[in-house]
Amino acid sequence: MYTIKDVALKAGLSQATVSRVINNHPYVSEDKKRAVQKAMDELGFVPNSSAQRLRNIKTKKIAVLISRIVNPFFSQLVDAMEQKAARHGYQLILCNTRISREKELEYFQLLKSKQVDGIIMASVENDWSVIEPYTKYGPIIYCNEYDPNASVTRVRLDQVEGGYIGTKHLLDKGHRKIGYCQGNDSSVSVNRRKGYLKAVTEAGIEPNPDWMFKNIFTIDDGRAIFRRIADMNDAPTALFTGSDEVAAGVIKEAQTHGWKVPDDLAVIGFDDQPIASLLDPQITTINQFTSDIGETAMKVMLEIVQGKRKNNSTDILLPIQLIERQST
Amino acid sequence: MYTIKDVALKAGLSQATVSRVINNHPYVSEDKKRAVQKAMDELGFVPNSSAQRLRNIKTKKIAVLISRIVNPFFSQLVDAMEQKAARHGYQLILCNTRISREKELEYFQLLKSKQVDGIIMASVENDWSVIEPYTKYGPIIYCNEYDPNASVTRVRLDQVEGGYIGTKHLLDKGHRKIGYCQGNDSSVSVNRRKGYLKAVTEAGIEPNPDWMFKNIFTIDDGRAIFRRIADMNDAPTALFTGSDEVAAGVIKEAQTHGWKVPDDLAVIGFDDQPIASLLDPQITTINQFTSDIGETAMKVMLEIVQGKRKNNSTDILLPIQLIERQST
DNA sequence: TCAAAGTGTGAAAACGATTTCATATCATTT
DNA sequence: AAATGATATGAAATCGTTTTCACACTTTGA
Repeated sequence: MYTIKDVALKAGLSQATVSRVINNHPYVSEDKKRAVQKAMDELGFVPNSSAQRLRNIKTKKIAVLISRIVNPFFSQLVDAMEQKAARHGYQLILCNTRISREKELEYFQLLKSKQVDGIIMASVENDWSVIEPYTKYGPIIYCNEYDPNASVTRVRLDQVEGGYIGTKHLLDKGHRKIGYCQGNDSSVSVNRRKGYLKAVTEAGIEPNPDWMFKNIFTIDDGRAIFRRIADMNDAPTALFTGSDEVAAGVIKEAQTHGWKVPDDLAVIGFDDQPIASLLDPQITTINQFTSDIGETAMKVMLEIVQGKRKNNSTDILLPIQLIERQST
Repeated sequence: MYTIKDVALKAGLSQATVSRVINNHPYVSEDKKRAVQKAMDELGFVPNSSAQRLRNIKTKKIAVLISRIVNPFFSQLVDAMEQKAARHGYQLILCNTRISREKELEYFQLLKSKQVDGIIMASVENDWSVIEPYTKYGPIIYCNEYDPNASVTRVRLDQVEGGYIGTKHLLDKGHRKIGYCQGNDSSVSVNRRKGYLKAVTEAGIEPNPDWMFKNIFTIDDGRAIFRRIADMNDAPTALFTGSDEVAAGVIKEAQTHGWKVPDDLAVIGFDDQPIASLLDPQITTINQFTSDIGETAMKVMLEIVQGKRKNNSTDILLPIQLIERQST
């Protein structure tokens, strides 16, 4: 393992000059520059990044907090972020919080101990009040999910609009009895429900609390929801699910019970994941342009760490789009 | 940002003593230990990890090279690795090579510049001969994929067995005309094909080169393969696909052409991904216990970086299992 | 012609931790 | 009572960079 000292010795110059060459500082003559370069190449020298960081403060690493990478939405998001980061010479540290407040908090130590330059929160477990103290150690931004009290940049979608256009679509199809599934009470869910309620209220419909389901996440949860619906005396004729997985579960279970989709029950998903176009019928869904969100969030973060942008309370909203297929 | 000096000052002790407390060294009296702890808590002190690393050499970070995180196999693998790493206080650096030799090589600089303690290669683009020189900077192991010339630990599955039992299953179902899809010529593919050939040869069948397809990766590739099969005068009656995505594509396209699966064409997948049990018919597949691979690979890597295990030429083989469903 | 500004270089001080070495105290053993 | 070993602490060296400061040499400008 060679150090800058070895290079300096070999080139017959000082460490300072070698360092200047490495960092492209002005005021180094061409011939010395070449000599240093030659010495570095011959030794196969690579600067020790811990030492660099100790001086620089910059780590060229960004931590990304997500709940679970196996969720296709998150893997696509992370994929886009990694690509963007790599293009700018940054590495991405993957932090699966597994929906644990404690784990999420642990990851903030990365910022405090200067192991990363910034944190992108693509899932949120703790309230802003507990996260806020960490902002003095480096920039933190939200991506997709967010805490409304936070005073930092939020790259996200207009989920109110998402809930609205999805529900509107079902109304336009003539449905008056529209059920609604959501996950936990995250910002995304809350806003999406606002959009749903706005659409039905506008249509002069009183939302039926029996048709509002909470904590629905997986394919199996979707299956269970169908069975609950099938058992109702007064069942909804359409269902807004908030995820393609849940939609898939509902549809599959409906079919095994002999229901026809969309005739007996119309179902709309969310995310436009691969599964949405594979199922029979293909699932009507709402496209989130996941890669755009990831790329934009990373872009914003890099601008912030490079001092080109302020991390103040700003919403960066990205578009969403309804994709009509056969399940509605 | 407080340093160890501030803590020492506040506690009225030396930096050395503070450092000893941080690192749980023996020979520190209980009262001083408490005093240091108190000072650290009051200041909210967290050691600067760059400085620690500069002395220690250890970074507590492992790089994981994969081709693309959006591939569900990889996201599950990475998920398991991250979980294992986090439990031992290690972070995981995600490196998407995007099937690029150059990108893969760039990531090895992480090892050279001491940014990670080791590298797990879960995809391989470069030959071992070009990777080998990096081994002097830190441990490199293979996971799932591998270069047969490599002299390091390989955590993987017996893919020969995988190809064999899958093909055997089709033979047992009475098929004599069995097609075979593979991706690129990776170690996994090569071994799996060996198993396929072993099974058919044992059954006294001459493999038909027209039914051997290469570079088949995606759902759409699967669709295309079906169309090629449908156009054949002498078409196979069964197909070993090597991935659930490809299997799904083949099956969907077969159905749109009015073929019955498995009656007109039996299809077997690989990986047991969620989609395998969602499609109609559900896909017969081979389970790779992906999480086990990831966990084991990380476990082995941590043992190596902690000096508890030698990184010599060893194969750690994990079990595989046929899951019979309705597509065969 | 001489000061000011621009260019090029190296010695040494930082960055923030860990570790070595030296030393001091205390408890045991002979 | 003296020698030994275990425990406890601090000063200073160290890790490998970057940066400041000081100095020297050139060029420019009035």
